[in-house]
Amino acid sequence: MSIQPLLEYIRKHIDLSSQEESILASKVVLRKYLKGQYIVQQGDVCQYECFVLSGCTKTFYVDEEGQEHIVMFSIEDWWTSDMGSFITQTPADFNIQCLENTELVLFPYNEIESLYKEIPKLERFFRQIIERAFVTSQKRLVRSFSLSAKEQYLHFREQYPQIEQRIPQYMVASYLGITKEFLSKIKNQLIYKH
Amino acid sequence: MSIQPLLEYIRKHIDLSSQEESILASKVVLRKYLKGQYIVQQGDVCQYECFVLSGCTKTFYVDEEGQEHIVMFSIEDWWTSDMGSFITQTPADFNIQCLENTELVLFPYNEIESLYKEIPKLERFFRQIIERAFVTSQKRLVRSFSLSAKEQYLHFREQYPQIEQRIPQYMVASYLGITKEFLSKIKNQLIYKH
DNA sequence: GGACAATGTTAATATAGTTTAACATTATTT
DNA sequence: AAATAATGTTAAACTATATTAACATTGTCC
Repeated sequence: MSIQPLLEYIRKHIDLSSQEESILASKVVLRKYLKGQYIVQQGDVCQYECFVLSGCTKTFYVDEEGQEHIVMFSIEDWWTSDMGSFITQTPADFNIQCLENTELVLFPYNEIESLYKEIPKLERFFRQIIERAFVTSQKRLVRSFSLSAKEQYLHFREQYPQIEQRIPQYMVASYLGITKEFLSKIKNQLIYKH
Repeated sequence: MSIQPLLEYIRKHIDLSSQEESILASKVVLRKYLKGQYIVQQGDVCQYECFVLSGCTKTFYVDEEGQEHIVMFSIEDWWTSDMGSFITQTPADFNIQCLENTELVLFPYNEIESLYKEIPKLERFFRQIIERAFVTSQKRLVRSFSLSAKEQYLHFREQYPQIEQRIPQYMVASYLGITKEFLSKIKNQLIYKH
């Protein structure tokens, strides 16, 4: 277990000297979570930005009626956190839970400012990461407005085939914002109506 | 017409020397648009990140059925652009059109890299702006999943009273992802069923 | 291998929101 | 002030999706 995959990921955006890589390594935390463990809990302050080395997580919230809504999944080479909570250090809206045993690189809130100071290039790196996350979020919003549930499911299946195979169907339904019964109906339609 | 409001806005995030402010001023473009004019058109490459000095814009896309969907409004002290198009320099998904005569500060794509180079602090500034935009977008997604149309309308009205007064009701409906007829019904319910 | 929990399916009924279409009101232009 | 365009309302019929509830299948653990 090493931060190597993170360094390779970073290299796609910026060049770090080996000294800078050491600084980075000294400020981040490598941590293993078991299936079922929570990385963040709704109501707590989110202490980390997390890079997923291996495993799979779901980010979800529980509404007033106790319904669970999945906001995103994260697998290898993705990021996860409750960014709203992290940047303002206020209680999180979301839970992040491991769906498999999961290895993370944690960027602690207390270290990240000094990281930016010592390696200003990281501002650029994170800017680029977040730009993309924002665009992804906007595109999802657009889909939720203009596509039917069936079309959204087909898009999900096409875009994230690796994820669909790793998680139960009712979580896909929750991610799509529909009930598991309706997703079941949709899949049935897809099978029998050519 | 000056970039003063932009400089004040930036000061909330980072400190710029007056020399840096001059560099910035030399790279951005001040531009006036008339009501109805397009800042970006779906299919074109988005050339600017725009800061709104005055006026009001809508960002929308037209789906395959020719339906218009409004993604966001921007007023004084807000940003607008098709970020997906801007950062990848590929055709825009969105149109941005002025709903009033509008004054903008444009950050051209060709200048922004050299701006980052000459004023690295701006990486930090934009990182922070985009972090907030991302969080806003995520929260909207959450609302669209867990709130009814009526609740979403009430939230909009509460959060953006300045905007509601400036735009026709059918655009509010489009922003909320419902028909104008249904919004009319909702408003009627709110009046008579206190 | 049996038992219990987790996940998935089916079908009847209910509901939030859409569609259509006709009409009402308000702004804008001449 | 009249004419036209833009915006807003109402109501009936319709549709996509939710809810409920019963049952089926699969996975996990003793």
